[in-house]
Amino acid sequence: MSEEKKSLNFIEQIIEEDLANGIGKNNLRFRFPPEPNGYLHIGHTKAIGISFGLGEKYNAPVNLRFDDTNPAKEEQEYVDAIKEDITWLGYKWDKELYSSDYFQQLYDWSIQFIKEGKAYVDSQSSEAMAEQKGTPTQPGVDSPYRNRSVEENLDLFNRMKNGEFDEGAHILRAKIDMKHPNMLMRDPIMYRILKKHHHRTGDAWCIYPMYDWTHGESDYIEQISHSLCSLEFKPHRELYNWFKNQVYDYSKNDYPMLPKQREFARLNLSYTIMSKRKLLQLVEEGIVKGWDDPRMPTISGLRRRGYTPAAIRKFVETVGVAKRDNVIDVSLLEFCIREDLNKTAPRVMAVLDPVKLVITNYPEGKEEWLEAENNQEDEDAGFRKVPFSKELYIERDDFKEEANSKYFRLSLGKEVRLKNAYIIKGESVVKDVNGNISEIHCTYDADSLSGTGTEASLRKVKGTLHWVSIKHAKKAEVREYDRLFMDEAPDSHQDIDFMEFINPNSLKIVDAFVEPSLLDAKIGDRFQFQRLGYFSVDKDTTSNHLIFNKIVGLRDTWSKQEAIQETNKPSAKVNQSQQNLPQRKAIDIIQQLGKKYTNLPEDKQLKTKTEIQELAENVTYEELSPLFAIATKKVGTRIAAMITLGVLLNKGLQKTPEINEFIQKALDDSDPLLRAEAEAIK
RNA sequence: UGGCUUAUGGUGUAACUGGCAACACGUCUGGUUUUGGUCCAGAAGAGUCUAGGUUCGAGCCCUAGUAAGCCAACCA
Repeated sequence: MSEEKKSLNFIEQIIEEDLANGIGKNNLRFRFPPEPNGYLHIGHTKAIGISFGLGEKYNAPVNLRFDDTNPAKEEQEYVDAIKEDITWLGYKWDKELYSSDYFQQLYDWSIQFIKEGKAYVDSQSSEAMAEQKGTPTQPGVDSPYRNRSVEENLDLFNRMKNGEFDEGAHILRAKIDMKHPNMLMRDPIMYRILKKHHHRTGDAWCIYPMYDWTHGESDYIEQISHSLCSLEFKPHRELYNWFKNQVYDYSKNDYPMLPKQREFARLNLSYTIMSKRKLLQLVEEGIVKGWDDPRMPTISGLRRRGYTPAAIRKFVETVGVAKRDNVIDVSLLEFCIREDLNKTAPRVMAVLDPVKLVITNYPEGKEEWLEAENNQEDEDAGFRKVPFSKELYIERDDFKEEANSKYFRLSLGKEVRLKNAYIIKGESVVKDVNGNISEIHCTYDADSLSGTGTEASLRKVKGTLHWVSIKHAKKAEVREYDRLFMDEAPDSHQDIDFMEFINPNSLKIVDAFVEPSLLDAKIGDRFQFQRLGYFSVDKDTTSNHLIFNKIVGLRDTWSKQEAIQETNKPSAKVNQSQQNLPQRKAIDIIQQLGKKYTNLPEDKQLKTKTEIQELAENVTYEELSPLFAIATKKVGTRIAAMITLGVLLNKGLQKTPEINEFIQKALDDSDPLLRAEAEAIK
């Protein structure tokens, strides 16, 4: 019954239009065409999500087609990895296909091209051809071989195919137009000689077709209705259509439908890179430990890190599809994985940075197995037992000898609850020779055990801490990851290499203590370490060495608060606090006040004006002058700027030509308020 | 000096044939809470790149600018 109509993205709109024009729902067919020369990454999931998503939406088949026309770079290993990744994401392809399946058909069409004078063999060096090709702003010139006879072309091409020539000796080019404004149309190469072993066709061919000649025709042969790719292929569309129209002439009876290429903006993620080449560099230079290193944006990396397919699919869906360049904030990816895991991950306790806690009034040698809820977000998750004893580990961060009332954790003389256990009170500390805390001593309220329902157990205390019993705790290695790059867009700088931004501290390994129930954890299992974050069991785990990857931390408003308080300390300079803090510059507030100015009732306008005048005392001319260029229709902002300017002039600012121009323009404006303000200071 | 594409809060995406600029993330309040998590309630933040034009009315249509991206591999 929910009539909620979701707005369509531009590709869906095109499809709806085509459907309305009678294309026929059964003729819809999509494809995902990876080149098997590297691992899939989060950027590919967008392309995968679009084409496979469309397949699901319209109940149409989606082919998985490996674009394997370059035997020099492509390998079976990548084919296997790509299939695994797509399957893991939960998508099902209709047919598994390879461009190399069409080599014979492509070859046959090429012969027809040659016979009809639409293609010719060129025998120049690549340098010579590059020169003749011209530049985006200069037209190219014809190759001296452009007008070879059909017979000669046929003979040469046949001998190319038979392996009679070395690589680079000849190529086959389409004959289009060397002066075409689109450089791709300047007699593009269709075939080059490559005496390489192909992962599927072996040594059957020593000429291999180029992308443009192969891709569109593969779409055509498979009768793909909509061929979706990223924006940088937009210029290729013209050539795609040209090739398509030629072969359509030959084969319209076998293949009646003409595919349609459309382009969308690729996904960029802040603080990461997406280029396969650069990702490979990280692997080869040992910056990361492999394609599936949990810091890598590859699908295999995310999988090993502990991301779920559901989270990644949600992410891609949320990101949307459009044509403008974009940079998605990683916080959105993190949100998606937290949202998923919050509902599904069992809660456990683990201490990553331990400090010893002794409960002085708890009986020596006593141990209790306390009831703990596995996941309060999931009623079916059940309960488990966790061991409790006199000596525990808690997080070093969870104790301060003295603390203000904002600190909800343990400090001397204050009470907190130990999760699933008792309320304790900080009593004293033991320090080593360096003054570091080695033990915290506390007392517990024996009647306050969680879940007993006693009055003491129901007492409200400000904080709750996680803990593990020293005697029962198991050691585990925890790998905490930080972003790989320190720059928001590491590969977008012309003059700085992306490697310069590598974060040297992207991996932190800690020895942690975890509750004993985790001994049963299997590789790939995901948990929430309470109050810390989500973690998954890494595949390096062995029977006697448990290893966890930190997937993502819990949302942490406290650490943000703390950071703000830190910079807010009286010692911090007022001036510098203006930069990093919520406190905004006077000019910004003035601008904001200005926006609403014209809508305000008169008395409020007066009040706002005084406010602006006060703020203006702290504004410099350099801050104000950009506002002179503000759009004419932003009258309010101009008024605010005018009022501010008045204050500055009063303080002795000399009029400049820019100022005069700004005032004059206001005097000529249709808005009376603006005119009045300009009049006042002119 | 060319061609193509794009321009909406900090980020991303909407706004059906012109009609109160919406949603998500992020940020900030407050409430609930045995996770400073979750959940709940709320707030701030955009005059839709600029200048003109058409119109009762423009983010959307028209004109001219500006800015950004892509295009010169025997890569895909």
